Amino acid sequence: MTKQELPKAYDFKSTEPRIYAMWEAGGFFQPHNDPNKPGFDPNVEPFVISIPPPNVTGELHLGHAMFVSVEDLMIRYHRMKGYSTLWVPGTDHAGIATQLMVERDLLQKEEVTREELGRDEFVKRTWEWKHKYGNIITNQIRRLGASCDWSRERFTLDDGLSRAVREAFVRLYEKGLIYRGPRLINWSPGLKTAVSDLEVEYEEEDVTLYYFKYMLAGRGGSRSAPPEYIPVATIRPETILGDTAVAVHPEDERYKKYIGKTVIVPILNREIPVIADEYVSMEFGTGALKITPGHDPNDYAIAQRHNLPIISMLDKEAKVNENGGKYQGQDRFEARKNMWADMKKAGLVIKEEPYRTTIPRSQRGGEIVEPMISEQWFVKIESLAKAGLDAVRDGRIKIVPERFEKIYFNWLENIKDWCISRQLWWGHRIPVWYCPDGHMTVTREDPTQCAACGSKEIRQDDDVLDTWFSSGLWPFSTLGWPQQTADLKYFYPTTYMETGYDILFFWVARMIMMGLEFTGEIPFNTVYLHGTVRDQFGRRMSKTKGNGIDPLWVLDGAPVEALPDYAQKQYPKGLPAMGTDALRFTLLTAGSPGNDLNLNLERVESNRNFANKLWNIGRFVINAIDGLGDQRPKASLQSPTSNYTLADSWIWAKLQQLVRDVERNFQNFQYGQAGQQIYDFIWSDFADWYVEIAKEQMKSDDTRTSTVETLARVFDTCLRLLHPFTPFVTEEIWGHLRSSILQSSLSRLARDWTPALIVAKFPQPRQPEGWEEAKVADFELIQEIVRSIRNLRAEKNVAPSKKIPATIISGERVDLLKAQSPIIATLAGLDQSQISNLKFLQDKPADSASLVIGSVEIYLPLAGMVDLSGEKSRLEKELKEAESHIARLEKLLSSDFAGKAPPALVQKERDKLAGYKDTAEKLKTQLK
RNA sequence: GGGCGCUUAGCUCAGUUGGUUAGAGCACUUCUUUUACACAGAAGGGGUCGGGGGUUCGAGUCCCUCAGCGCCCACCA
Repeated sequence: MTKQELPKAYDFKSTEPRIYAMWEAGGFFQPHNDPNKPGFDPNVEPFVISIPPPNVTGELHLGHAMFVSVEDLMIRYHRMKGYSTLWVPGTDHAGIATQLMVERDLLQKEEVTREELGRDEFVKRTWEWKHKYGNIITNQIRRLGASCDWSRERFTLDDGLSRAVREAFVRLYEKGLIYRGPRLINWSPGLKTAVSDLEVEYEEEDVTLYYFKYMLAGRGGSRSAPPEYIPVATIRPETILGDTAVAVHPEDERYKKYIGKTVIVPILNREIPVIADEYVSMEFGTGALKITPGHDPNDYAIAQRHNLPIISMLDKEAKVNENGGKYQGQDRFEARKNMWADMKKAGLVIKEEPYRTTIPRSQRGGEIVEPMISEQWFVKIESLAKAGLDAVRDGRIKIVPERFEKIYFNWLENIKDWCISRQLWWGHRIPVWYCPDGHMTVTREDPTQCAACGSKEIRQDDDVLDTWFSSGLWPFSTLGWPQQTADLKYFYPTTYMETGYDILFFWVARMIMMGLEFTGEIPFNTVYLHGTVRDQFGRRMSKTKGNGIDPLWVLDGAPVEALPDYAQKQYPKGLPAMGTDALRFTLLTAGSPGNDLNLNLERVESNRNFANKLWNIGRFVINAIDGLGDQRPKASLQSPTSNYTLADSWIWAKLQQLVRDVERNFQNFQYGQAGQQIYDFIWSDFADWYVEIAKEQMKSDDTRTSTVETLARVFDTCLRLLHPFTPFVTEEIWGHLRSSILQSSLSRLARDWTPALIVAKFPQPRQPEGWEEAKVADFELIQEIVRSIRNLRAEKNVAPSKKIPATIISGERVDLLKAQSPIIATLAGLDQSQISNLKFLQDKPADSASLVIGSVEIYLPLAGMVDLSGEKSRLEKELKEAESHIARLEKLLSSDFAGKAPPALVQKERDKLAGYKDTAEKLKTQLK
């Protein structure tokens, strides 16, 4: 292979697809220890994540980008650690969402409704849709660098998972944990299906509160006794049609006398009783409550207590039914208007007033949900919930961040039976058959006759199951359950469950309950929850608000007109393409676990710059290696205490500290911290200091090869540490680095390297050896000297290109400074040939500006450039600063701090104080 | 009505067993086309860590309290 010049800028556009293809072709996404393949070793520890399956009709949004970034990070880290790592991908059939989308499409393109098409044809069309568009989302997820094992990809409606759903349903049924019956459920009139409690969202809205009279029955009234009535308030006057009682508080003096009497339902003129129930609040409204058991959960409960009849007055489209008299056929809101008008005419109206209350709306359709009595299937949840609670309480499952455990407990402790039937066509059909006699047959295989009476006239239940029923089985159904497959045996329970906190109840809690119920094991041992990605002002991204950022814009760039308003202002020329790594690194480091993240596009830009920086550091290191030619290492690096330069020792010590910090942060799920630390090390320590010093060290034959070796080894470690965060750019550079090293005289370094970084070994932390602290302190002194000189030069406007002479005086540190003088000279722009010998001087050179750093004095003879009076005030300022430090530290050290703080800490402060005292002394002498 | 989170530099945010001159990115000022990088380098300015109280030798960090913002859960018509 011939060496080719690497371009100045990292080209992520051409690199990313090439690298991804290489990974996939190399089989790196598959677990290295596969139970289905020869040579399987059951003792190798697996690490498994099941992907939160995106909706098969979905398109990539930042929520996907977030979970892919975090999960791929977890996966890549563990893969590099040597675990047999499996990330199971797949998609969800997403009942309502998909059905709606296909319905809309059919209506638009063919002007047919699903009812016109019929169930079988509609389902067929939906499958066609799935086959056509179902891979869009998975391809988009590939673009994010997801290292899923695509050979194990699953779909919630595929044959295997359908069998799992069937098995789960039948088992629950046989155990008596599934029942069917008429209950008050949330009905979505737009979607014409039941929805679960979780699928209803409550929002505060301005409505009208209507006050009216419930006239007492049998009292027409007369001149002596005006007609009596009970005033009642409601926000839904049309539900009067379904009223079966009026309730008052038993202690309410105003209404006590009416208890047991009857009142007349307006317009319908039905008679209903006045009952007493403590639920009614005497303070609120009129203190009297109309009871509509058929359309209100509270009223339903009261009706049960008092054995009241239940009247349904709405049909499936929320139109008034035959129980609504003259209003039959009217929409609920139309009926409300008409009813109220009629009541006005009848003189039954008291007043209307504006009112603010929470209104239940369907999460999907957005229309107001109507509580209705309906025949539905339910899961008896109590025992499942208890098991789910125990698993987290006793620590078998850990939730990160921990505060979500409390939320989880609270929800499960108050959970109600789960309505699992949906009146949809797209989904797992409920495996129950009915015969004309009403017997139910519930079986794993489709029956041909009724299990009870043998009737051949059986008909399957029309309903399908809630989508979350199948997603609840996901961690084990994707591994083959209910069959005891090799995958299930080895990879289950899975390891982490990573997802957004917004589906803790929908999904996570149900997986825990169902996992425990069906497999007898926890489905995963850790739940890690990330936050929601919002726009840079903290607003939820939404299509209607038009403030959403499409991840693909961030990857590929976008024309200005595609962007939301605020971004148009920021990027009048359009959004530049920034690549996957930049987006991933931003999502991983810009926030903290469990908290929402406001995506700042400028931050993505800076991370694109980071990728480019990395690329260029790589070019430098590779050039340095190539530049060695066949020059044999003079003496290989031995130990930091023998032939390392100070800079070598320093960067090595800092790197080892970094590896330890990163490891600790990974263990604590502090990925953002880890990423930030790697970023800082690479940019601020390695590039800004070590690379610059390396240029100097490479000039000398004595240190040339050892410097290149250090560059190569440190950079290699950086790439490994960073790979889970920014997989593409690190893989690309590492490949170049690897081949350069193998062709160089340093080839021994890379001899055991893997073919690709994705499967390279993650750096192992090592304990400090004891020398580190002193070397780091020494190097930091050099840094401080360099910074001080640079600072002075900038202040005095010395041209950067101008090399200036210097005299450095130091007592105790003379050896260190002598050794480091070439580096100080290079970095600070000193004329090396004119650096005075380090020595003890009694007098400072004339016409010099001076710097004092502890015991070190530096004189820069800037004759003609230095204004001496200004010089004096500068030194006075420095003295003042030093003295304020001295005062602060003396106060600190004379307080209880000295006695009570850890001795090492106290000593550190004492040393600092001594340094400042030294500085102050020297400054004072100079000022004289 | 319960519960949770947030409030740190102009903006967006880190800051996990409390450790002493509080960090990053962007923005800002000055300088530099120095042979890895101008998507860069060097130097700098900018914060009484929302208010108040407490614990402690020491508090952005722990406790109490108040305020503002956001979220979740909850059947007051």
